[in-house]
Amino acid sequence: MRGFDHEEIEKRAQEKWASLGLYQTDLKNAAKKPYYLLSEFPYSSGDLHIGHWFAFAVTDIFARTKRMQGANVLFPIGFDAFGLPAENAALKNKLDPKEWTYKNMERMRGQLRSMGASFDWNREVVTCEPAYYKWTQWLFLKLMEHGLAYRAEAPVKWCPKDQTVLANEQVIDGACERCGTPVEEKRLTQWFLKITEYAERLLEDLEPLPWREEIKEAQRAWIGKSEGARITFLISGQNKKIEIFTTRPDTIYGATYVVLAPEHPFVSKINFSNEKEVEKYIAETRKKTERERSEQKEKTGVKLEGVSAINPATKKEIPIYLADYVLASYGTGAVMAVPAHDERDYEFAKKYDLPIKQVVEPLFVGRREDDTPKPNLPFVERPAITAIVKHWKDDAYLLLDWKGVAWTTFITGGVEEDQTPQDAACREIIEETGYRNLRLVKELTRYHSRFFHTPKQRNQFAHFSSLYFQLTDGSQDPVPPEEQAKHQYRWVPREEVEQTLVPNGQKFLWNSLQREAAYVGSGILADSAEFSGRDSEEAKSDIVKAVGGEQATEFRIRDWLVSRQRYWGCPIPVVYDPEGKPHPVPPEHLPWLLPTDADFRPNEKGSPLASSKELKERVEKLFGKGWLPEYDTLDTFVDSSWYFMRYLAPKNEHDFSDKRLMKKWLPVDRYSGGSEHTTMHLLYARFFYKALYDLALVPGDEPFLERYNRGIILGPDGEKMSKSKGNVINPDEFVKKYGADAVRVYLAFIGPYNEAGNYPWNLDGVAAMRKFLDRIVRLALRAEAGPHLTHLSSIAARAAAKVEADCERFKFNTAIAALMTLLNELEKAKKISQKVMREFVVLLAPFAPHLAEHLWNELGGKGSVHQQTWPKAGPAPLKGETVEVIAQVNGKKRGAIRLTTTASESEAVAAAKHIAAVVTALGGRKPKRVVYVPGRILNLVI
RNA sequence: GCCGAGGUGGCGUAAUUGGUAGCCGCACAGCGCUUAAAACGCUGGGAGGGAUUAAAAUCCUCAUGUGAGUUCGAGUCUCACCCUCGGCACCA
Repeated sequence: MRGFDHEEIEKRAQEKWASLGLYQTDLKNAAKKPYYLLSEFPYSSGDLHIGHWFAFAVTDIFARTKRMQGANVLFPIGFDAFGLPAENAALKNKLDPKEWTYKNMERMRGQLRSMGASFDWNREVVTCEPAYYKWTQWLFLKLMEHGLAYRAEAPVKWCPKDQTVLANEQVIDGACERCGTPVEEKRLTQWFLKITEYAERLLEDLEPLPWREEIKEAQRAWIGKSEGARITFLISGQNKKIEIFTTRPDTIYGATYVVLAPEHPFVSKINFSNEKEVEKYIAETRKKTERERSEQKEKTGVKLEGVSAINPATKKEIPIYLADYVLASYGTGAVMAVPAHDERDYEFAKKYDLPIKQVVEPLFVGRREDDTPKPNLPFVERPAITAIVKHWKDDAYLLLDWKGVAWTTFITGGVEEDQTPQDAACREIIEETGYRNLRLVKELTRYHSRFFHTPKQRNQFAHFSSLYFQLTDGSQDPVPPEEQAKHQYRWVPREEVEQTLVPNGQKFLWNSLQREAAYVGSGILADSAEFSGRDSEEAKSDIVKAVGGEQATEFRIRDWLVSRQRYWGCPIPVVYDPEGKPHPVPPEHLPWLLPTDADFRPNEKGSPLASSKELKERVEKLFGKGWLPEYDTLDTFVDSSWYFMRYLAPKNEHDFSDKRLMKKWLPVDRYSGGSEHTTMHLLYARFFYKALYDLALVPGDEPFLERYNRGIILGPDGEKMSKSKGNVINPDEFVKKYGADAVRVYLAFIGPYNEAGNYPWNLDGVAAMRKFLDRIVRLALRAEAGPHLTHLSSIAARAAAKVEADCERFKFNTAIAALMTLLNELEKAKKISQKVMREFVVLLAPFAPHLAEHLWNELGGKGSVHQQTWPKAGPAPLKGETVEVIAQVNGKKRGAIRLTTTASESEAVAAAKHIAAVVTALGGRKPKRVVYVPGRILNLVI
């Protein structure tokens, strides 16, 4: 049977919607609840690809269901239209970037319309239009007015291929996010937005947002808060000081040198003797790209000779180094190095042979059932030893198997008052194993342990000295019987020791003997003057006070660099007086137009705008001789940081949005977009909104209530689509062959839309959905006028409830599965009424809007199907209706019984006893216990 | 390395949030319609096994990355481990 003519149906449906003005949202409507559904607007790249369909056609389903459920839905569309690709494409095709962009948008509008999405085109915003960027500039000036936009000289990331600076967020693994070229570092004077001032709030306000954990976590990581202290180290004999930042002030007694970043300005302020060598090192590091610096395996550095710093805790003089493992841009650009407790410092100290002083000793707390300390008992403290004993000739070690408990350890024991740890260890070894010819090889790290001592029935807090012995021969005394009764010794080869040992403290000790490393955990302080013996975490703040430091919080996030040395962007509305001082362009001159006479080809000399005669003349004419324009344009992420506000009043000439409408419509109820924007656009937009909130320009301080990161459509081969792989899916082909509705339904069916999964495109998928739609058409042809079967109507109502709930949580795949199930049911019916069919078509409308409109007409429906209200939720199972209850014996299914929802337990048991399999399983025994969940399950336990 | 999200048939997925594992599709197989094919329709299927049988129906065991545990009952909860994807990473 032939299917429907989708092209004809699509055309007619879209004309109908336009003539009815269905999708012109009246934002002032007071009767309906406003609902703002936003999908990240597309970049004007040219062709609409399958990802665009995924982004817009699927969210349109939600817009349509919401509307049918009575909401006043704003579902806008626009274009992110400034940006580098326009310039690159224009260069390639010898066009103007503007021409290229506007041609693309025209094409994309047509393609977007073909989706049958319910966009309100009257609210379209285009970021490259002067009417829009006037307000981008106005907002920038507002930020500037309040010190949130500032100009500063700073080391910045420069992409040599794109010939522009980049924001930190646009550098991925040391390379340009756009073209993959390794970035270089330059010192330039550029415009920044003070996002760091909002770091704390961006972090805190994340907490209550109902976003998926992975999105929040990515933002938290990007903001990168760490709490610590700033501590001042004096320079010996020079009356100067250097401030360091550390998160581990508790380890300060172990700080054995100080490291400055090579770019640290302090280097030029102190005197040292090896200037040549130091300059050479600084020059070398400056030459390296960020990627080279992070990829180099070995640490490098140089000592400043003839100068030293004073550790404020120990008062000892310690050397000062320059090393590029310390970053100039984080903290104070200087650190106190604690090699014993920091991996990087450890590596550096090993290479340059610097002292390593341990000041934190690990503490282990019993965690098993039998050794977890009892909360109400006091701890009995005592010194103890752990002895590792090596065989006289094999690579094997003495372990004790304790009798009666699953407990295997090294030799351990207490230390009596008159004993040294070594004496105690020797005594224990001889007593427990009889071996007597011992040679102490070395002392190992001390450690501590809190545990419940089961034989003694008390909490114990043991302080272990650790000693490493080797036997010189195998001579042995007899082991006394009382020791033999406690444990049995045995020799264990090196490779089996770790898995054989039970106590965590001893495992740690063994591992640190195998491979020396920094201990970065917390524990008990040692060798730390009056702080020795205290818990390292708990002593932190006291130590900071004692050394005259102060608590400090640092963030990883940097201020947002917004200058771009490119043409096709929003001009920065700033001019410079003859002294070079920046001044805002007064609002009456906005929009500050992008000149059309600039040579937009990138060049080494600077920004393309510098080549515009018109811009220079404009500035001189308005401000006077000697005044100069700003030549840089704004990062396009500035344009997109506020577009969702402009949708509310896209044509307002007097304000960037509309105060009253913002109050009613913001925050955005649900924002759908790509996960690649989690730490860029999404973070920037949150910052922007908070800043505007502080300037009393917007009604709240979080712009997006819900956020959903959409997944990615992969090629049919399961790989990411790319031209070089030849696996790119062109949506237009599928639309032409199967119709827009089939493509929409397939994309919605491909996987759960509420998580950012990767979904391979199935080449048969759209055809399958077309078959589904064809079956609906055939069913509709069978529908008859006249009385309908209530039974079918109630099935449809139940499906409606399921579809509604699934759409609400962005699970369109299961919503469609429910529609398919419903279709299967309806097809089975001998007779089907037009009324039931119309109910079905209403449910179908959000998914296949064109076909649903067509069928609605055919079935005699009035107006548009899209004006219908969503069916009320299906009734709960009627009282007295029977449901299937699973009969289990010992948790295993043995059959099913039909029961009313109100059936009692004894009725259920009686019914179950009619099932042969239940009787067999019971085997004549009486159930010891009966678990009955009405309507669900009956479990007989024997 | 740290953090986060996951791991279910040949494939995409589902499971009322602790209650029949595999809904809905794809692909596949058999059958029907047809001169034939396409289209369409019907039927089937997690894996393994047993008995009866012409066949069907029926029955049992094992199955949600691996191993333990909690529970009357675990894909779902707890612990350990393995793997995949994503974020951060010389951030002191």
